[in-house]
Amino acid sequence: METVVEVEGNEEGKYKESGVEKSSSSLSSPKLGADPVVYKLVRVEGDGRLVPATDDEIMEVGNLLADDKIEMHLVADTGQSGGSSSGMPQLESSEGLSQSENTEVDAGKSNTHVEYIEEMLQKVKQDESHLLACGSPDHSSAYVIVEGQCSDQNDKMPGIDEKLQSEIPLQGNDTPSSPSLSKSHINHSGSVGECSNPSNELMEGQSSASARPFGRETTVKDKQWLKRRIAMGLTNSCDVLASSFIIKDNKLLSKGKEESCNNDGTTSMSNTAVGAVNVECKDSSTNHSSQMEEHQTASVERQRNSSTDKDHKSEDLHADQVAAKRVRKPTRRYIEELSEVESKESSGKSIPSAKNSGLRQMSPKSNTRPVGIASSNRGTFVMRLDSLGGSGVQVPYVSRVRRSRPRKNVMALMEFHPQGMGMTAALVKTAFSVHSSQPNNESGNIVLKARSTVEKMQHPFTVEPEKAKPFSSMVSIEQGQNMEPKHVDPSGDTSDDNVVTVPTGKGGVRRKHHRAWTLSEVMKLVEGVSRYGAGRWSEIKRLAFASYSYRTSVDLKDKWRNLLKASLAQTPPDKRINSRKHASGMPIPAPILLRVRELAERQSQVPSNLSSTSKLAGSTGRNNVHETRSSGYL
DNA sequence: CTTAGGG
DNA sequence: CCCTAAG
Repeated sequence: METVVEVEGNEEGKYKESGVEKSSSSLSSPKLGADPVVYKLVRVEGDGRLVPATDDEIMEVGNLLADDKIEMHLVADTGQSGGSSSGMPQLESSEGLSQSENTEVDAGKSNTHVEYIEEMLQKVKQDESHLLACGSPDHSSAYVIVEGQCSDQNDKMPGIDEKLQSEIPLQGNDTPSSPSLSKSHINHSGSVGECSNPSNELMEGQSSASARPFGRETTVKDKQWLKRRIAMGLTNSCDVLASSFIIKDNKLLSKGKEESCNNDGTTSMSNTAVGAVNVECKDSSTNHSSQMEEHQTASVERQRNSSTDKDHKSEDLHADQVAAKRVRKPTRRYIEELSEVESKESSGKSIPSAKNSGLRQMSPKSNTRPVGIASSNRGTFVMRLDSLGGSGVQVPYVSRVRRSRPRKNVMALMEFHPQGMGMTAALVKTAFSVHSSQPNNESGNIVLKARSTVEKMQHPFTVEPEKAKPFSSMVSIEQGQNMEPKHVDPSGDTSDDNVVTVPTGKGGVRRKHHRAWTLSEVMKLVEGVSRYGAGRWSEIKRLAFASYSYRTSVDLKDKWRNLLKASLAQTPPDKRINSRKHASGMPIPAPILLRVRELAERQSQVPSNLSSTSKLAGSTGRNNVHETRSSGYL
């Protein structure tokens, strides 16, 4: 699993090498640590859950498959990085990787995904049973690797923002600190669903679950299997989904087994789901509706899980069936959506519920028929049943649609032809999404969106020194910065789904998704304006505001305009408006407005002073007259 | 492409 | 927020 993640590293490979040293030398500096962190992060993702691979990653994978050398190379890098950073035994990891490599190749040739999967499942089961029996949380090689990474992260983390820390600790803690503990945690979360550290719990559960089963007893063979799977997944989109799933499944499976042993009834999936739900609930106290949905979803999943578990227990032979079920079972689309909503809410504390509801409604629409959703804690994959393969080839499509503005045309096409891969591909390319082989699968219809998670994941770990890196890194960095203002900008983080396409009369489709501006965003905006001056939106966006990938310079401008308007309106008239605003639930705190006003005034003054042209005043809009007045007041 | 303005 | 015009 880790390997897969690594793939991304290809470009990063350099970073890794250099980064590792840096990290070792200075843990404290976030930036330096960032590179290594990223690397780790990637891995973690792979371990923890399928990370929606970016295009790059996929590409990498493909390359890997094609060339053994490449893979080897990657492996080597990984091992080194891990070793230097964590100081953990890397031999194991390297071995595993190398093996995996071989495995991958084989798999690719043979194309017997199903078989592999079955084997994997069975093995996993066995392993799990083993683990349970042993009950000893020893660290096996594979596991160790993971741990090492985690540990590194932890070490580095301190330097990073609070948020980052909070998130990271989860992974790091569970693994390294105490395996048994993590286990208990998992169970706990599953049954109880603690609210205290939802995200953490989830993370822990996954990582721990995944780590244990794998690491521990997994023999070389197991590793190979895993690798094969991974490879397979990479190779084919369908497989990818499966593979991801499988991976997860493995973890999940293992987890489930544990639980089953412990609690017989509960299933791993259910636990996960529950945890997620809990998290969401915690985050968003506001949304009742969302909670409701979540609960429902959770319950559904639970049922499914339970059934699955039963099957599992009863017959190992049906492993593959089970797997399929599992894959499907995670019908988590809802959860994802919910999470999104939730995140939004949390971030936009004051955001009107109406919006959320609207979003929710919309989301369902976007997914025509979410047959199943597989979701790791962090990432959710939505799968749609393939019309062709009614049997159910589900392809996980992870696309991070940034909403940046994928040509409307594309959107329209997509809407009309969800299956139209070409369009999708283009879009994907733009967005960075991971699409496996589109051409191959006619069957692979499916466009699903998995998005927010990825971004979320990224931000905590990745830190980027400069802008050069891929988009994702930038985002993450920004987010990190953003986070500070309000513990989180969950909203900011990512929910982009709410894309509603409104058909315009002519056939044009307009998609308007409203993304509420969070306080932190506004603050950033204001700061940016104050620093760089209004009008230099691109600059502001890049520097101050870099964090949010959505929010174009235009958006910034618009928002600023609105802010100005608001501030102006507010100030002069006096209290009445103020109170009214407040009542309505103004998201923008007075102080900010004040500041906005001030800034506007100052900026406007500068130009205005030079020449007070009527036009200037008018165009600028905000100012001259008003400002003068306002300034006088001030 | 970025900015500004209108819808 | 989206779209368009202008530099």
